[in-house]
Amino acid sequence: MTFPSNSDSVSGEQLRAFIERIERMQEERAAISDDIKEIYAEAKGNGFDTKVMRIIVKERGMDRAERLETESLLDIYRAALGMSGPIDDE
Amino acid sequence: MTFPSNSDSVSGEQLRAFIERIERMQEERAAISDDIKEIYAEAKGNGFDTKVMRIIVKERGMDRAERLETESLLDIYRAALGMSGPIDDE
Amino acid sequence: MTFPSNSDSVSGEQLRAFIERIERMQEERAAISDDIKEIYAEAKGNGFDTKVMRIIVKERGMDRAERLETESLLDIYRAALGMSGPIDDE
Amino acid sequence: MTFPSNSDSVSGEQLRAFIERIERMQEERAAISDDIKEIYAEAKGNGFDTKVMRIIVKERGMDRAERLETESLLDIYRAALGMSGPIDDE
DNA sequence: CACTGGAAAATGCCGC
DNA sequence: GCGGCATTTTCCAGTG
Repeated sequence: MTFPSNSDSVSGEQLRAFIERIERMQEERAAISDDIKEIYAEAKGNGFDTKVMRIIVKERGMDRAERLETESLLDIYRAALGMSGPIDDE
Repeated sequence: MTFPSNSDSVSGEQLRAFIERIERMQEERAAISDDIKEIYAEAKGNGFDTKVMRIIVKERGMDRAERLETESLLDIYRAALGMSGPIDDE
Repeated sequence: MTFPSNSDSVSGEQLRAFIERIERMQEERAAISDDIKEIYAEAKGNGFDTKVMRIIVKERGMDRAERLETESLLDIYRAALGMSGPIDDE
Repeated sequence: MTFPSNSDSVSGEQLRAFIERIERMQEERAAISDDIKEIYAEAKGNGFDTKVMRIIVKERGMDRAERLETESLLDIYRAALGMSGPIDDE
């Protein structure tokens, strides 16, 4: 067994090809993640608050439906807990 | 450039630029994730068991990571013992 | 060496005691984390949206100063990006 | 307020109960974290190097985790190969 | 006291 | 559709 021309080795080659393609893509993806971190770092270096920036990015990434859904549920939950208004200045 | 004359928008352009760069990279990253999914799907279509494939990918990744991990643990120990540098003629 | 009554073994005992106390506390802490997860699961089982619940918990956990600070920065950033109003129905 | 008979508040009480349980547990957890800090401080006061102590704690934790980790990795393999149960007389 | 790194939490994904 | 797993993100403690 393990002869070059039998069916096992053929699938083996194919499998290896798939695995390596995946690994390559994963590396690329990780590199991009690093880039994103760098951009945030750069923004921070320019005086921006990255925490707030992340919220903004998330907001923009949500589509309208999602956003409304979450907002209205939040309102309902807040109301149920009596957290409705800004008037809780003890 | 970036006419600062309006105090509100002092860093608005810059902020926008950062945000858009981030969004662009996130899109790229998402695209790659999709590619990875496609590869798995393709492999599945060729009769491979994706579950096993994922294990293999993970294992190879850990093997590679483990080497570095060991190194860095050594570094921690050295640091804790004040042996940071190769020359310990303090 | 390693005689019971020399200074080394005394510190050794003391060190062991410290370490074990720490480990005990860490376990307790982990157990509580698990409990929290369970509560969320239970809430989910009762039809609540845990994602929204987590936002609520976070909001309540923030003190007023923090909350106002974050909110006002968000407004500033949104304004800088022209995300001010709900009137972006393209 | 928060009268049971108001349909809006149907689950308000329940929600409040969940939230408060969570907040309570979070406080307990934070208290334990403080305790851990205190123990380190105490050890430091007794002449121990907390940096080294942390390494030891981490190491012991990893050793323990590693046993379980290996077990669970085995489980994954078994599952992937359809060997889930101890009796494979299918 | 800001930064970095590592732990913990949250989100999304896959398989059942 | 749900539960569990993997990844990603967030947070926090330690460090310089």
